[in-house]
Amino acid sequence: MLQSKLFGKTLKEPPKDEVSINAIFLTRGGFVDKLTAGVYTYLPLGLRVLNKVKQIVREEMDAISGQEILMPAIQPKEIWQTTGRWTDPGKEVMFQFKGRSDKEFGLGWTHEEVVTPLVKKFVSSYKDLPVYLYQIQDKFRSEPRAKSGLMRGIEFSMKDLYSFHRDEKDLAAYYEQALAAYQKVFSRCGLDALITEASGGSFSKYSHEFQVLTNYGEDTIFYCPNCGYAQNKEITEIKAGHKCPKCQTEKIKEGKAIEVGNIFQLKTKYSEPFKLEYVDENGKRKPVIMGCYGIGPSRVMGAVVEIFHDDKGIVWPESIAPFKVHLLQIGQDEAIEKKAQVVYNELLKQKIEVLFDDRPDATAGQKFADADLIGIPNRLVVSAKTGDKIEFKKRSEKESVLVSLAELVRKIEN
RNA sequence: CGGGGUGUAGCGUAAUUGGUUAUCGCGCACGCUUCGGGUGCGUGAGAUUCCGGGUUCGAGUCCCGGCACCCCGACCA
Repeated sequence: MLQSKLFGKTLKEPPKDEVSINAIFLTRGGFVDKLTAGVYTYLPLGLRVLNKVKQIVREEMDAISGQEILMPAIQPKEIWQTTGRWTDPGKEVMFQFKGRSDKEFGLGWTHEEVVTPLVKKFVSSYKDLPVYLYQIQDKFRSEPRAKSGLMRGIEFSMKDLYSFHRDEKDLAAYYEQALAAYQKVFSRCGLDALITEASGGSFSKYSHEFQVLTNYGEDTIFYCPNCGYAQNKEITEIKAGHKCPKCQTEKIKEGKAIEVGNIFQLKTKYSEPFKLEYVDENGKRKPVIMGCYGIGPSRVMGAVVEIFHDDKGIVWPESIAPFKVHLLQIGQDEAIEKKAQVVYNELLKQKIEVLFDDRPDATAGQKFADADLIGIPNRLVVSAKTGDKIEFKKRSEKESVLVSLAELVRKIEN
């Protein structure tokens, strides 16, 4: 991609009033644009990041036999009345409105009311179970206070997976698989997520949150720095300073954290109101046992920025960076231009994602500052100074090295 | 929903007790300059001062009402 053609521009100054790191850097870097509080446009750069997070999620959900579907955001009132959630908490969290003929609708803020009747249409026997369905879709929640950039929106990206089982044992086994898959998702995104025991809220008593320690977190958790055992403050019985009840070695610490994922054992909470049942080997009707599993890709993106940045800008982990390589051409004479073009073409040939700063009017200082701000993990410079070679520097490091084109391709591939 | 803060050009801002044609920087356009850390100089375009009402000879500035954004709290499957 040629930077001269890239839609969006970097900003020298942070947007007024904005305090959260992710809002400041994502806006300044030209990743997102705020339309109104809690509602963002993803510009080309930002969409690439978001899509990479989604793709990692997708791969890990597929790996635990998830099948991707896409459910509607617009949902009729009736399905929500079945569970009573049209009024509680629907009146509070749901955007509700009327269509033609006064038919009432709401925007989806979770999808149990859609997925449960859906599964009922196709599942009738124990032979049809288990089923694992997921989607990646924007959720809408009328939050009392949208804030902190991507951290809490009223429209935000979410992956929700729903599992359907014949008994609790099968659910418990899958729950463990999902837990492991979630850890993989977050570690692939560069995040160290603590599996945190939490209240199930209105869902159930059995839930785990995936919490990433950061000062900008909204939750407070107590955790063990040694074994990673953690509990949300809302339910905790453990206290800071006490020995970890699990490993008995370290003292429990208190910290701010952001919730990037949450998994629940729903059991029959939704299968019962919708009468989702199956017939077992003995011809007996039984309720289907359910679980649900959520990850917020947009919140993951925000959390990554909160954690991976310095005073100059973002430092993306390779796995979700908008591009793998940022190639800067410093100087405008023909020889340099030619050389940069050769490097660019070679990278494209090697199928390495590259953003080429070919802007003729930008000075060296501007290009370096923008590269730091945007935070692509590998920076290449071609200039009069680099001679036959190319300067290579990681965003996360200070030192640069001069390498040949061939060495370079190897270095980036590793 | 309670508390606090802020609304002036695409972005960031200045404007005395209410007083001329609303300031400066960034960005943008043009010219020169410069070319390894937001280079320097010049010229130019760009504004319903959040919206509505009021006071006044005169309102960005004062008063009333509303809206939006940010922060704290409440809330948060």
